[in-house]
Amino acid sequence: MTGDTGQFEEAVTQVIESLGPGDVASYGDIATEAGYPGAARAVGNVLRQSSGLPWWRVVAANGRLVPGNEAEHAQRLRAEGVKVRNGKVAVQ
DNA sequence: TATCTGACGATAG
DNA sequence: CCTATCGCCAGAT
Repeated sequence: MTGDTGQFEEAVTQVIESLGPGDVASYGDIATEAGYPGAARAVGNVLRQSSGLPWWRVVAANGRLVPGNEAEHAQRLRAEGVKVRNGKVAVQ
């Protein structure tokens, strides 16, 4: 822990893993929770290449779903109890 | 060290 | 609703 590299993805992974069913958070939220406020982009990069993580529980700040996977993303969220509206997370 | 990329965020038009 | 631009950050080359 004395300046280890890759700490970022580790922290981000842990935060995402800590999310429960029906729990959705935005990239910026994940970055902040991980201890890297403002690193929303880096979070997206980790999620996009990392496998085994509940990426579907992560959405954009405006509730937008993942581009290119909106169909599957919406389907997964619906399966977890999260409602999706027009390619966006139902804030309701 | 410099440059580019990207599943971001916000604002503006 | 969509595109454009700026700012932000970590990782890859």
